[in-house]
Amino acid sequence: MPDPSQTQTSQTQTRLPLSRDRILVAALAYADTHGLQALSMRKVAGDLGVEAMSLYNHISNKADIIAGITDLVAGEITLPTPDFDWKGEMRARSQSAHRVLVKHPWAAAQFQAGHPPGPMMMTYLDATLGCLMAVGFTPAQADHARNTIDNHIYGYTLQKLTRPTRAREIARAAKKELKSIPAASYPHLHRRTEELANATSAEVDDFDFGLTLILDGLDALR
Amino acid sequence: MPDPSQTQTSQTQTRLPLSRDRILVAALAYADTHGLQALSMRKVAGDLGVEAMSLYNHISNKADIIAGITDLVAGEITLPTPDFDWKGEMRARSQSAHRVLVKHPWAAAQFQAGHPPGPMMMTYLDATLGCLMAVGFTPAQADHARNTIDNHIYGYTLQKLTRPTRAREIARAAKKELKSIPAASYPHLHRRTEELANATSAEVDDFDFGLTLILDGLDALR
DNA sequence: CGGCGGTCATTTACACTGTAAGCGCCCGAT
DNA sequence: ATCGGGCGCTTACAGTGTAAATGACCGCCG
Repeated sequence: MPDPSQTQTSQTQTRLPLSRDRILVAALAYADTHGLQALSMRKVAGDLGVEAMSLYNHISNKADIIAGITDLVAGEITLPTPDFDWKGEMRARSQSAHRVLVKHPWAAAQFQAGHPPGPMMMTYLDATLGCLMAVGFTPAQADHARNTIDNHIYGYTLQKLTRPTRAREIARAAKKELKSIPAASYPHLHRRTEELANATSAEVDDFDFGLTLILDGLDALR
Repeated sequence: MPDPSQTQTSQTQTRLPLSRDRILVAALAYADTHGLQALSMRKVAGDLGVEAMSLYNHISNKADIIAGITDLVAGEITLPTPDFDWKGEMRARSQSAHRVLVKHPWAAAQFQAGHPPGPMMMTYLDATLGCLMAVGFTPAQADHARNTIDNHIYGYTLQKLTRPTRAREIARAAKKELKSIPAASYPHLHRRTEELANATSAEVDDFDFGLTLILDGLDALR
């Protein structure tokens, strides 16, 4: 170890103090690059140049960290605003949420895990309800509508996260899977996979497919 | 330890040999009662009266166990059959899936995790595709339709698993939550929660709400 | 200026996780 | 009779979350 006095001064100068926010930012970055299951107290602490137990002076436990970074992610979604074109608002909001959840691949599962929502998530919920209620939906209808839309967003995002996205790769993956899908046992699944293996261009976007379905259905109920 | 010879004979008589199936059954039971996050090799082994490492003679690792029990759950869902009343088939299949996933509360998240499907899951997928294609949907349409429906099932089930189900309890929970939802910051969310706190009877079932939406939308596309 | 209390990083420790490596028993085949 | 392999066990290790106690620093108050 070098001269202690120098180390001290350089520390007090360079190393800014730990804080809940700094911990959450580091944890968020770690989860994004290594996955949530790889996130551990010691790893986050390491990235901050600190020992694991030091984190407990600012956060209460690991669940607290996960709740914190999940709410940070919720804060990245652009909020819908009351507007006559509520479908457009919902579509924009859905695509924003989808983009954000792809950027933080571990987050969609957390959104669905059912833990109590943080403040960011609550403003996101509130804005969505407000947008729907402004165009005539009852609170209950708005609630159900939001649930249905969100389920679609989360489900679609989760499934897209594990499959290749470019047409080229989809075809290659499908060819590989085809060997483990005997046509005798799974005729329809086999046929569909064959189709995917030979597809050259990306098909109609599934996301808008289901979303339009839901929005149009909601429109009729209003 | 008692007389070894007696112990041996009683063991060879009473204790049936370990097997992949016995392990999966024990693991499934454990996950159902204690949750998937509490499932560990030692716990499962303990329930079988055996040491943890013995399991590895029949399964390759913990992920293998989880994949196995997940596929067991998939096998419990009643399959749809090709029928003119495809909406009825889809509705029945959805409700069966929902019931099964409530019985195994950890499973819905696994279904959505995107791991390669086991044989039971694949016959489930194949039957669904078959039912849809039999009434005129193209393979791609059937695929998208199934995805949209399943997202709804999983999402709805996951959310129902964390909230109280009886109207009485919903109201009580809503009253408690109300304190952490200041009307100033979250007016619409607050209003909706208020409504829930005063609701006496269960509302229209959200599940059928969204499902009908989707099925009707699909019908128009066919 | 002296010391005192509070803040906060650290050290040590414990119970628990998945699983690699190797031991030894028993059983069935040669 | 012996050998080989299947299979349960023991031991071991690296890693997990976190409780408890230690100690360095800082600003405040006398």
